[in-house]
Amino acid sequence: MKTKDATSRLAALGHEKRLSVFRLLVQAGPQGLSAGVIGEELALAPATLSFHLAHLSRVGLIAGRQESRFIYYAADYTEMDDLLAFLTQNCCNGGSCLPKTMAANSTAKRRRASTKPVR
Amino acid sequence: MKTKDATSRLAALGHEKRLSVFRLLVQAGPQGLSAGVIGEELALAPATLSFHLAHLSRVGLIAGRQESRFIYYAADYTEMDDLLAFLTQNCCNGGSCLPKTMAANSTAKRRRASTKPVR
DNA sequence: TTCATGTTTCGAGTATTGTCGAAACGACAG
DNA sequence: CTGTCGTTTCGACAATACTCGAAACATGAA
Repeated sequence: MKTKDATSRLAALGHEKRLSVFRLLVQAGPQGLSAGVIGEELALAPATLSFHLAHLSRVGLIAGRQESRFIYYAADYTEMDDLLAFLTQNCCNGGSCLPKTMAANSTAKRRRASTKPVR
Repeated sequence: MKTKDATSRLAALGHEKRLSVFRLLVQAGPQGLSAGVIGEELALAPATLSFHLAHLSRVGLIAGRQESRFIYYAADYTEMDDLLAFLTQNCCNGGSCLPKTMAANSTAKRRRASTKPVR
């Protein structure tokens, strides 16, 4: 069953608009962005955006929370992490592939770690 | 143009059979596997397998090399690395997400590092 | 309650993708 | 050259996915 999850998540990200939405949310942080802002940022028709948000949400990559009249969507970092772990599992029989992925992670926590207090 | 590359790679992996093929190759290491072996392992009709191999190859995730009558396909670890780096770029504004990805990488080189001499 | 605003659902048209039998191709052995 | 084996290409059908206008729904303000 785990393979099916990974497949559907990758398929969800394998679409230009959805990938843009996801990356926007990944970079936006845990507080997320409202549907309207996303649509404006990426120039998507409301119905189309809603379709893609539902798709990403259904596969577990993002989650929405209602706040007054707005719905804020945020990336689910845990699921994203699981997906990357799945892809690199048993990678290369212990060889040293994936240098960039390692580098990116080891330097990830450097600057501005506390400017946005998560809510 | 980089986003388009990532999109097509993710879309390629967002299919159960292709994801299986790719993971098989990722785990097989740089020497790769012949088309026939892959097809046997995953129970795919020749034409179908060829279609998927061509797809993965076209987007740059795998590469094939002819060797006598066989064609060996191998994962392109560099491109895979680029893809993961793209996904985690600017992730979480410097927060500490993605613990598993880090863990998987830092422990990746532990066991059986020299049983398969890469060629 | 009435209205405005943000978002989703419905529906229908268009386009893309996946599957696989059969035929073709390329490399090697005899 | 002929046959065989591993793999790809062709062609056609079936299935799925994408887009977006219009209508519906939900929330909060007046």
